Amino acid sequence: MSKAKKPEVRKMEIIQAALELFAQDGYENTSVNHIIERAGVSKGGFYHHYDSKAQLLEDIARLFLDKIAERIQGIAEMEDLSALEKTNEYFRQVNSYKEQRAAEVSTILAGMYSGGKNIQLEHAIFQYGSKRIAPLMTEIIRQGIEEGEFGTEFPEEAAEMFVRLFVINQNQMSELFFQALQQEKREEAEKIVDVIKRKYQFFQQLLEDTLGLEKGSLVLQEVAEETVNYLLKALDAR
Amino acid sequence: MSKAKKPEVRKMEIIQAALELFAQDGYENTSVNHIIERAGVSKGGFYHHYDSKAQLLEDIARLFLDKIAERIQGIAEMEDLSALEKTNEYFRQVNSYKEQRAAEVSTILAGMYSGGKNIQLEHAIFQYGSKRIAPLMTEIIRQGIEEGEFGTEFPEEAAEMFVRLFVINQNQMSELFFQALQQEKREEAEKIVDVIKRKYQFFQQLLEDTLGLEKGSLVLQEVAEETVNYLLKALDAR
DNA sequence: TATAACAGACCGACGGTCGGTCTTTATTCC
DNA sequence: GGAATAAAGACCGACCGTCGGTCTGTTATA
Repeated sequence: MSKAKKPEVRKMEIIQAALELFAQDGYENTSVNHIIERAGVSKGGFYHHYDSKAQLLEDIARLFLDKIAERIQGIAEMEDLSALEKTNEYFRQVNSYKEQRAAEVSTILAGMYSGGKNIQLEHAIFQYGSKRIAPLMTEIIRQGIEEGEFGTEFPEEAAEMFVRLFVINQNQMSELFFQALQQEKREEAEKIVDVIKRKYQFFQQLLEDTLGLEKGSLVLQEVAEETVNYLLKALDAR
Repeated sequence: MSKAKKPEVRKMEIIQAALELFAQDGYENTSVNHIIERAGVSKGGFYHHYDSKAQLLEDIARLFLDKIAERIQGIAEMEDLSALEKTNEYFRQVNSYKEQRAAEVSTILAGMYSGGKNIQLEHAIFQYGSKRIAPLMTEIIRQGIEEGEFGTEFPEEAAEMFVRLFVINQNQMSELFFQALQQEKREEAEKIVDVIKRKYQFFQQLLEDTLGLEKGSLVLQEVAEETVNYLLKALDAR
């Protein structure tokens, strides 16, 4: 019998186990019994910390997004940056974070979105993201409008759409990334790399339109290149 | 014991029952037992026609979208219309269809999306919509580019995004529509009406940007007005 | 010693299966 | 052509394993 642990520790063990299983089988196909087996905790233990399986999902979404929100908060408070510089700084930070942690989370993230098997998680993330991130983005957009670089009559709507598009993009890219790694023929994998590049271009334009920015203002292209380089390296290393 | 029926008839009975229950309780909270009870068919009967509950969902999505696809197909084949005219014609048709059928389906549709309780249905609709509708839209966009009115380097991506945005818009509007009807105070309801108008404006701009159209090219504003008028009438009639 | 952290037997409901029955349609024989 | 028969398909409902969640009891910690 395992001894009692601090709630945060146990919760993290449960979350870790759940994440791995969600990535493998999806939220729906992962039972609470599987989760507790992997986490090494009993039914009673699980339901002592969580009221329901759905609440665990919320907790996971919050965990992800609170980190991101902190970063954005930090960027938003840099008073010597323009709104556009803040936005681009955010893109760079998210990417460097992903690259740092790639080894530990890439497979999880990749599995997370592959095959559209995790709509619930996706939805939870967007839901909480709208609440947590959209308001921060709204402020940045407002600043950008004052500075004259952003141009939209609908800051709130644009911010929400920004979050939405970001999540969609993230999911699509993760899925393509994973697909590329699955390909046996190098040729096929590189076709997918081209699709990734193309999608990034499209998303950059769409985000610029959404925020009313000049074409080429955002640095998503940089991000795309780094992602592609990382993917190509991974393909070589196979 | 009820006599044997043609598969299409039974399937429609099952779909009808399922739709009503999905609208009321959401997909997840609706059990197969409830569906078969309402449809007046046995467990074995249900699983004779459908391999799983999920397959029923796919069937429902297909039913919805095939109708829409036929309409778009019809519009796409009108050779004397420009791509922009085709797009706007589509908006008008969808709206007139919704108004015609409003009495029978409005409450169902409204309940369907309210509270985000039907992500599965939403996902199924987008999934099948991408396959069925996006290709048709891609062709219209290509035509528009040739004619010089549309301006995007990414016709396929734009088409897919168009479908995506359309579904999102539809869901948001249905939810707001429902919310407005729920309000007790007229004042509160009219606030929501303003939100609806605002969202429509935003979506029009975003769709125009996505397709690379001139501002004000799309007639979503017309659609918005009709929707709002219909809603106001419904509020008066309470 | 009170309380938080667990354990695990247990519950009703769930999605899905299975052996079998009844209805409809196709085929055969006269 | 019409009755007899066989094959096909629609349908039934008891049943199964598993699910998310509850409950009562035990152990550790402050």
